[in-house]
Amino acid sequence: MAASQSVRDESPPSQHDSLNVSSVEPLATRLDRCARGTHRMHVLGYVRHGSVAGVDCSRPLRWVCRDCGDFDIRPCKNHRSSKCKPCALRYRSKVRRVALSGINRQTGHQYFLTATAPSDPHCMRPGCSRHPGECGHAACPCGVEGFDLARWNAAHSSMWNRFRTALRRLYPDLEFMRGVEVQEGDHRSDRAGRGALHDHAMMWASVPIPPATVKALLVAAGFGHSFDLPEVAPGSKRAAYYVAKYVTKAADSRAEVPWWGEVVDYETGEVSEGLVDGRYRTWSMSRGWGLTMAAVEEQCRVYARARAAEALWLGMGDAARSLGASWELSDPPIGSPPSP
DNA sequence: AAGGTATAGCAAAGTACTAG
DNA sequence: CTAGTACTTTGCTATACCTT
Repeated sequence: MAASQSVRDESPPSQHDSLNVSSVEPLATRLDRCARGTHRMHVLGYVRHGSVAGVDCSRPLRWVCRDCGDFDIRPCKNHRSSKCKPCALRYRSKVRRVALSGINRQTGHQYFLTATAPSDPHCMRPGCSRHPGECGHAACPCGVEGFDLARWNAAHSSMWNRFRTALRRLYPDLEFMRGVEVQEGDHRSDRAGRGALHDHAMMWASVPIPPATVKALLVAAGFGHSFDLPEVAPGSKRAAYYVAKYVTKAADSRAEVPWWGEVVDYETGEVSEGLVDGRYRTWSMSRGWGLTMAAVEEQCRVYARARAAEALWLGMGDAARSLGASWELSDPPIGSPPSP
């Protein structure tokens, strides 16, 4: 590997632009920029035979500078553990950091909401598995005749939006962070994983939120009647870890989630509707929850630069550069934000 | 020449707010 | 309560380039 540190441009040009730039910009200018540590890196492809010492990734990538030929090995940063376990784990830890950034409110009330999808018509009486028309019990309002899971999944985000808007109307200072779980068969009596989206949301409000209110708003928004809303202690990390765990799991489950969307026939150009892979976001949060993902990534970069600089100062030389690359992806210590 | 790669750029999802 | 809209953030895909 080359000795200089590879740093991407502040506002990188598109691939088209970058080629045009290199064809009109004098070589001396480009090399000068490289000498100052700002390369125009692009991907060559995967490193053959997988892993590389010092880069914690199953499928590391080779990068090269368009101008000076400096090259670098970087992790793939994939969110799916089926593709790259180390990178998915790092992403999970960043999501966890976002989640943890909002749990330390010392006043108010914190909850951990689980919201589920509705299903075919069912009766209100616990334990009764017959159709409400047959058993004579009252029908649950969340039951939908001819329930279409693919359409429900595709409409799930707007239902969450409706629920969130309604709840915020009642609790204006509400803050939340929500992760998506794909329903598996493990907890169902028929063991059939139907691929319905569930929401797990950490929620905070200055005043108590009655479960009955949440249930009514959930059902009104289109969710199922089955939900959970335990109050959790301020600073409790369990819910944050839970949400982060399901985010990476959900990122890996898109193909198993029935989704109704537009399908393009590339032969004829015709656009029709049909079943497609899930197009959901794996997590979201209110703006006031805590740190954003961009802020967490910036923290990691600052931490990496500080540690790499420290290593250089200690005389570790070239080793500092590769260490900097791996540190960029690692977590700075929680509670002691690094100084630039 | 075909196949395979991840990114840059953009589209879509999601949040927050306002007006009717 | 819904629709409209501006804005932020995440996820998808056309692209250029390398390997076979």
